[in-house]
Amino acid sequence: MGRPRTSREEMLAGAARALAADRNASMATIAAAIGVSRATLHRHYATRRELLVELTRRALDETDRLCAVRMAGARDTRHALELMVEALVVIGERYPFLTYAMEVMTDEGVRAHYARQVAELAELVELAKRDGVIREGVPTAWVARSLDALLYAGWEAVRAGEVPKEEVATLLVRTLLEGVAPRGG
Amino acid sequence: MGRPRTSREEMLAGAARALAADRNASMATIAAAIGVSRATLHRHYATRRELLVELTRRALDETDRLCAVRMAGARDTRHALELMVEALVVIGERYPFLTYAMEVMTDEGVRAHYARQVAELAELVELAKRDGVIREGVPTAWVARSLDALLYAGWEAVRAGEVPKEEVATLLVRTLLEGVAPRGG
DNA sequence: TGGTTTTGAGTCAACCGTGTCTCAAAACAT
DNA sequence: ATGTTTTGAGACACGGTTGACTCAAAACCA
Repeated sequence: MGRPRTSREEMLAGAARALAADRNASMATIAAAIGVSRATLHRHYATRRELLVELTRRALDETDRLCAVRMAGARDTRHALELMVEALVVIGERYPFLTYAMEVMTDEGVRAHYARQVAELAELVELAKRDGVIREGVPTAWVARSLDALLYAGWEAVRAGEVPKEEVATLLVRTLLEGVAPRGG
Repeated sequence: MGRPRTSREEMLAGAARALAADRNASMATIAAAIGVSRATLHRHYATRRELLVELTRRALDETDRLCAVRMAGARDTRHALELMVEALVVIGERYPFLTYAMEVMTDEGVRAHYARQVAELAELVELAKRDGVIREGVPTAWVARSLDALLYAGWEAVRAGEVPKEEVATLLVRTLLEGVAPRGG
């Protein structure tokens, strides 16, 4: 019965593009980027927050999917870590603004989903410890924070053209595991 | 001739406090935090940007001083790195909002000062490479980015109470140099 | 074609932050 | 005490963003 000329998916994709270019893009700017009137955008997402939440959901889902697909072919724990980072690099390219969008964390669904992903990462780190890939003495929380931070560094390095996109995951994981001192690994 | 009841220094300190609590604090909020009327704040710093720039100058100066003081007692390159990180942790606690304040980079003075600091860090990294503390193969830019990112992780970890403030510099530098894998240094 | 639904353009009120200004009161110096 | 200077309170215009609403035009389906 309905006949939308611009699908919901297209809207979200356009919004992601607009917000990637400017994380403070107004509803007007986003609508323009999608190629739709502001009224229409508001019809589909009543408030800006609603749009952000929907976009975050999408990003979290994509993260799940991309990680699952990539990590399926992991040879070992370290390789799994590297494949995961590869996936997260892609997500970061697509949704860079989410790094700063903490407002959406008020949404229970988003908060729960994110918490689950964090827990899964912690599990992977614990597994890596058992496998001797990560030192037992290092707090898991610190490993997670370091990984997060290095991910951000990786995105920036790629954006600045300092590191080729294909190599950033390897470099990042090596930095996390062996550091930048000589004689590692 | 003039008789200011609140000195310029006190204003900047108060503004730093207010902005540390909320990096998007409005002029009204900042003025309230200082304990001064908005009019007075505007009298001293005509625009918000002006205030931010002044605050950034102050932070950059403090960084210079603190780094110089601490690094004076360095035993070796690695220790120098650690002392520098210690200084930067302190600065980060005092001016956390500057991480996001890229608007001030339009100011030539700020830009130049910051560029000098970045260059000095690069020099230190190069020195560390010559001293065998950092692998020659790793791009200096990547080391700098990693250090930056880990600094942010360190601030967050301390704020979250995951790592004691006194240990974060050591942990951070060890992570940067040897990573989190077993068998490093 | 006819009936349904979405769309674009535009209007409107409301809110918030900024920056400017005025003026009377308070703090200060001599 | 006198005169200077700063201060606080308040008002003002301006710009930007949000979200609600209306209405005619366009897209669509049958």
